[in-house]
Amino acid sequence: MHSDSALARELRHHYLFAALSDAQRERLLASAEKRRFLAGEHLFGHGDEAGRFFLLRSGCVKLYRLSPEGDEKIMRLIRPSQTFAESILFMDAPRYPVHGEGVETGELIAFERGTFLGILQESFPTCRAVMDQMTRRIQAHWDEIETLALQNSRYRVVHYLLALLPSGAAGRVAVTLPARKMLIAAHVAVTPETFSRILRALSDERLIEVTGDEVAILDVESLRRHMH
Amino acid sequence: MHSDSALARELRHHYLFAALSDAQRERLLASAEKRRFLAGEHLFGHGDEAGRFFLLRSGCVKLYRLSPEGDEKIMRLIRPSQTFAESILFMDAPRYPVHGEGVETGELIAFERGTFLGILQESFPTCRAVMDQMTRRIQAHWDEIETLALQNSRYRVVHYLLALLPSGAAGRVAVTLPARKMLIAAHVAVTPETFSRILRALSDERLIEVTGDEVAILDVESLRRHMH
DNA sequence: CAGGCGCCTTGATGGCCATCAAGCTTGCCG
DNA sequence: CGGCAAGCTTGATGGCCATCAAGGCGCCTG
Repeated sequence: MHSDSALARELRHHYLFAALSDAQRERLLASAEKRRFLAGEHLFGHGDEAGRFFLLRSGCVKLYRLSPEGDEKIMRLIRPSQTFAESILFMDAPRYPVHGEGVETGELIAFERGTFLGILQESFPTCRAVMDQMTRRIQAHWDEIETLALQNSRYRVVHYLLALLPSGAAGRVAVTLPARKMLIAAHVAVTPETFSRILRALSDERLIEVTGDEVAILDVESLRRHMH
Repeated sequence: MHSDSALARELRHHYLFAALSDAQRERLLASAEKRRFLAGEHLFGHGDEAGRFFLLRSGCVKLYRLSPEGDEKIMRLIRPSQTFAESILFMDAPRYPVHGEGVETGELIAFERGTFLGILQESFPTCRAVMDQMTRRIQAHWDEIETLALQNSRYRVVHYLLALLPSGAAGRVAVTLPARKMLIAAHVAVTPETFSRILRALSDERLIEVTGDEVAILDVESLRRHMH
């Protein structure tokens, strides 16, 4: 990929790449590819051999798995400036652990695994950043496992809404759902029907107000209390 | 802790410590503590400040979380020679993300976070081992999230049984449940009653035979097919 | 050996939520 | 404007599984 100073600047502010020297960043970008993709476009498949990991610059991507019966569970919804599939970095025989598919047309950068590994070897702060990132991911997974295992679907939906808020939000807050309701439903592991019914029930109880993909939380505290 | 050559030998074969020099291993052990604990003993609490991570040498430990209503979800059951709570290594303000409690009386080694971090900084192969380990953990989580989200309880139990087998097992195989059935039930997120009923149903279908904590899988292939 | 306490099992009941099946809204395009 | 398609909503039904309740079994202790 030829150089792109806007991108170089963006990388300098991304936790994974912040600690790189200019030369290292240059080397990484030289081996990277810029790719445009469409909504609905297949990016990679679960089990495919993996030589690259990604940074999303625009649009939206879903990472998901399929059950033997064909049901889809969305593991992550990726938004611009998030990286994904970094976990292939350290596998012996790297293969993508999920399917990746475009949800909204956009652009991503595909970094080469080997090049980044070489840079890691030279740079402990970057190692540290990667490990920090993986730790956060692990924490998030534990939260999700806990939520899936312990809680009913209403709790999961409320939990999801509250997670959209900036930390420290209180009183009345409005949020925009980051994707179509179907996708969010799949992410919190309920059917679209149930998702719709839960939003309606919360509205009837005057905890939220829904207008299209805008959700106004009338009072964060009482919503938090009414979880189950 | 004063030196213990059996332990030093054990560390040399543990993926997290295999790449350390003798001097590094010595330094780590000098700052480590050996601790005995009892079944039912509280080891650390969710949210406690965390300065150490652990290697289990004998006995059994459960890592779990509690819902607001007090329901317990077991995140991991730790067996001898497994490490746990390594994820506190890279947190800014390290706190244990789960409760830890003894299940069977045993002994563990408590390593100092700071000492190990210092060693990591000197040793890329060890960084690599840690990252590899974290990657595996992340994969395991994704599998678990998928299982919890997509599958019914019968599937989860069968999945758990199959995961106990050495890879490549076929035909008739016997396994010993690694803990009391109650604990395993909590781990796969079903009630003890349901767990019991599922084992009975599988027995009635002549897929397994259960005797106490011994489970004989009559035919691995057909069990795999009969998952749902 | 009797009693008690966990753990496991089995049965009966009910609630949550997936599924199936219509309608409804919105946006797109001829 | 009309028509279609996709997403969302609402209703009816049924199945899975948690819950409550009771009984059995092994193990420990007095």
